[in-house]
Amino acid sequence: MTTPAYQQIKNYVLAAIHAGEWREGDLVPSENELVKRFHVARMTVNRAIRELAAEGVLTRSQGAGTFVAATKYQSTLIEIKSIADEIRARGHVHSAEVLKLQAVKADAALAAEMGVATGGRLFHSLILHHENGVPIQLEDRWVNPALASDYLSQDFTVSTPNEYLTRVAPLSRVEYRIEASRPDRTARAKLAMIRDEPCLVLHRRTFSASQVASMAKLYHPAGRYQFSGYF
Amino acid sequence: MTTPAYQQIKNYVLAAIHAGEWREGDLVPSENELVKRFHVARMTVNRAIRELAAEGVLTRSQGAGTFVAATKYQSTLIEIKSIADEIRARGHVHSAEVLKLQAVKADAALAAEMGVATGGRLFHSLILHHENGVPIQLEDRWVNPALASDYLSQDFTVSTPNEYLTRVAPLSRVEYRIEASRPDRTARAKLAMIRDEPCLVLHRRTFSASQVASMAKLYHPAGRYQFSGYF
DNA sequence: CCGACATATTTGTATAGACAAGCAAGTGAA
DNA sequence: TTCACTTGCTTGTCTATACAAATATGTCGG
Repeated sequence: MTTPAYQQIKNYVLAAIHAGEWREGDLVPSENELVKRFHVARMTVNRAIRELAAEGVLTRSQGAGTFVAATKYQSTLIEIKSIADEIRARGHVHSAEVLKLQAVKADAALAAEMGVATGGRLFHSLILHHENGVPIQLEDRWVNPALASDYLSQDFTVSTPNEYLTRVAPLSRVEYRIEASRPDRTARAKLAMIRDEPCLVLHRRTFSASQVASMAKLYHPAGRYQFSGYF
Repeated sequence: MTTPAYQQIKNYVLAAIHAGEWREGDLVPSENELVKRFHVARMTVNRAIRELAAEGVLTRSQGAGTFVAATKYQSTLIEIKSIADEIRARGHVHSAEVLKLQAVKADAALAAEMGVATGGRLFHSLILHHENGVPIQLEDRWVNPALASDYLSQDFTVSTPNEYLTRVAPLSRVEYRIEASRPDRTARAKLAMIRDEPCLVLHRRTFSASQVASMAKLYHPAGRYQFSGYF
């Protein structure tokens, strides 16, 4: 099986950049130059270079030429999947325990964060997630009833609030915050945390159609859970 | 200014999906069908559909057809920028204090993580980063001398190890892990942490040309630092 | 020296055609 | 019925050409 010509050109360019032969900001050979070098049609070169530009490897400027793109802003991208998916991906068993699932009146602070009136109705759930029977995440969540009216009648031992909410209220914006904190008494007890063990907390606020759909605090015992990955 | 034909086709497809007209898994009209509908050449349709497939909107199968892709994996992407950039972006003053900068012999555990021989030479630096004079990050870093031979002669009060390393050893792979932990005595003292305050730690291991280039542990006081963002 | 203009280069888009390769459904034989 | 084969549709790749649009450069006149 032969690799397509456009892919060979992409590989050639990537190799030259990776080897340091062409550095950031350098002018890359023009399409016509590569046409001569590889003995292919210009459209083939165009596809290769255009795809590399779309992938962020190169930048192009009509009339000027193609350049090696500035190395991606020195940053680490971290992907956080839903806890149930993550546990299943590890081949382990996910189970959930619904500790609370009720309507509450919003106090001032909560109302402000959720974008509702003080004293307004909110749904509140507290769910403990287990991995192979071991508690791994305590999910403390408030939901805007306007966007998920039948939240209270869901069975969250079967599908997670996350899955339900993304189905009924497609999210348009997400705010998140990761912090380390000391757990409150409930969290420490439910998560069976040892003395003085800190907590890794993910705050997540999701918007649907420019309203706050849901706000969640996800507590994890430091010893049993980290966010990790690679790229 | 007219929008290109291929872009119009992309918009048409995206609109149909967004409107719920075509749902997840549905068969999308074939290229020849779209050629008739838009009165363009097949290559033009091909480009539009191929780009949407590359973007993850559609999936294609030679011989079978083109389908609406499964909805994006429910996940949160978190971007972590370098501490100096982040502080400067807030309009604050970043300053660094070099606490250690020396060559050390690798013990077994360190050697394994860095991919060198036990007892081999490694560079070690310990740098305290301040935001407006307040300690905000303790950077504990090991560096492979083979990839950054003049690491010890750098002035890290001027540019960060991060900046130096990405310049001399273009990174090919990154592994990361975020965890909450209790700080050791040095970290607690240097970061001026209050009693029992937990630590938010980012572990980061970078590879260059399939060798480990550097490994860092970045300690942050929980009360003064969180990873946050939105999308 | 400097600005206006012409010119060459480069990328951006589009066409019409061609052949290959993979899949699915229909067809026919055992 | 079941299996093998054919046929048609679909995507995957590539070509050669064409014109448009943006940029850079050189030239010439003032």
